[in-house]
Amino acid sequence: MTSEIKAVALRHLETDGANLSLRAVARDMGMVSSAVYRYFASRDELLTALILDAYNDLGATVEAADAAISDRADLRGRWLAAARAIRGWALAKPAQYALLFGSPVPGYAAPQDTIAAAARSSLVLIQILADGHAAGLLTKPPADRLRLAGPVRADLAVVRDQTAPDLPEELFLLGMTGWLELFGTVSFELFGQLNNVIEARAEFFDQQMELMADLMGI
Amino acid sequence: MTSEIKAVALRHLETDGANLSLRAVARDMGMVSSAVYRYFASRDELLTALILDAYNDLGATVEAADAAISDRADLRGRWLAAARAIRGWALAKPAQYALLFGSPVPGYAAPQDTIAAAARSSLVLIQILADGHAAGLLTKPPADRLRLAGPVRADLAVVRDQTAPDLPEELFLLGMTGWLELFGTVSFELFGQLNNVIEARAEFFDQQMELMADLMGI
DNA sequence: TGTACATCAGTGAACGCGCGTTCACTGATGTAC
DNA sequence: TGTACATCAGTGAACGCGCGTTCACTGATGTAC
Repeated sequence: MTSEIKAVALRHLETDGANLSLRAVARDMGMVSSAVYRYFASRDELLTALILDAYNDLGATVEAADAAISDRADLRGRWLAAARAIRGWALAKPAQYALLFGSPVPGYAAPQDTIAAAARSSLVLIQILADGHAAGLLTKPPADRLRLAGPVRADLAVVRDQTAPDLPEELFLLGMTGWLELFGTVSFELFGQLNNVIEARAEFFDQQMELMADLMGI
Repeated sequence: MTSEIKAVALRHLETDGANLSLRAVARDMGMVSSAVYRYFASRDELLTALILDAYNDLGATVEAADAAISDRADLRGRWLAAARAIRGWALAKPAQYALLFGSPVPGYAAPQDTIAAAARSSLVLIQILADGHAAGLLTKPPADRLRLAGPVRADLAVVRDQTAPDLPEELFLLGMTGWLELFGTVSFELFGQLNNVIEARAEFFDQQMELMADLMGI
């Protein structure tokens, strides 16, 4: 069964880092290595499947965390829930996180299929901002504070048109700031950059996310 | 010569990603693989040397960028110069960047020696904030806006005592925010997360760094 | 109810390759007397 | 000035290992008539 192979492969990523070995996976399943080729045409195809699964797993986790906040007008609560869900997912599944957000796997090129899945989790934040904007809940409207460079505005407008047509570009910029800071923090924690610096990891993360909520005006 | 080996190893990291092969390095130098052992006791020792060099190279680059701003009271200019230097270094030496800030190399544990070198570049930002604080140049003093959680304050106080004793913890928190956002942005760009989203990379980066300058009050 | 055949999951051997590390060695260069 | 010796960079073969992928195959299960 292909899903069992993926499960074993994930366990291997967990322990061996990004070096996924088809033979090791087969060995762990009590199979001969060539048997795996009945389910995946190559190692790269297995990797792609794992990446897709990981993106969707992360996306579903973030969506569930957001959905669990019953007061939909509690933008900050929804943002904090989503952010904590991302960090929790990353800590629980560090290999998957590294697969998605760490250094690219040597010799592997992600196919187009992964793009939609990759965007899934970020749509949660966009929806939070869109809800807040539509309901007039955003404090300090950002348009006044920001002078957006033309090319940046154009890039953000493209994303905007595909996702939340009513949201001003300025809010997309602030949303990206929060998003980038979130992943910067999680990556630093997971990849060891916070070692010997920050011990109170969860509290530090919350503090950063509160600050980002302030910045986004939610 | 050990420095030539390191140079060749870097070229290999550049093309093959994190999988550094001692044999391939030797081959490229027209040596037999065992000859490398005269200079490095093991592959891990070579990796450690590369990591140390990379941290110091990055640190020197950032220090030089900051030092090039003659008006030392131009905090924002110094921050932007340092930030751009980091992004420029990352784009010029993506393999080294991935080595330092990407997924950990499987089976490799960084020794203590790397800690001091790792901190070097961040000291530039701390110095910018310390200069601004000492000269009373910081706008909107952050202490009023932030409620720091106890454990986080304690962690930051430790760093503070080792680096800039007069700087309040709140400024360290904001500095970390900027730092994390910076590396989050660079990592997203380098690791492909901005593909199909942001095309105007340099402008986008500048925009984010300006926003972080606002946040830090410089 | 029983036979013939197709499907299909998995086997086992092999190909050609690369890896880190060890070990005894060669042969050039430098130093001491 | 010439010999004897030590140093040292680099060699080449070998160890034991793992890898992705291919290919002809076995043998159980299901389907058709």
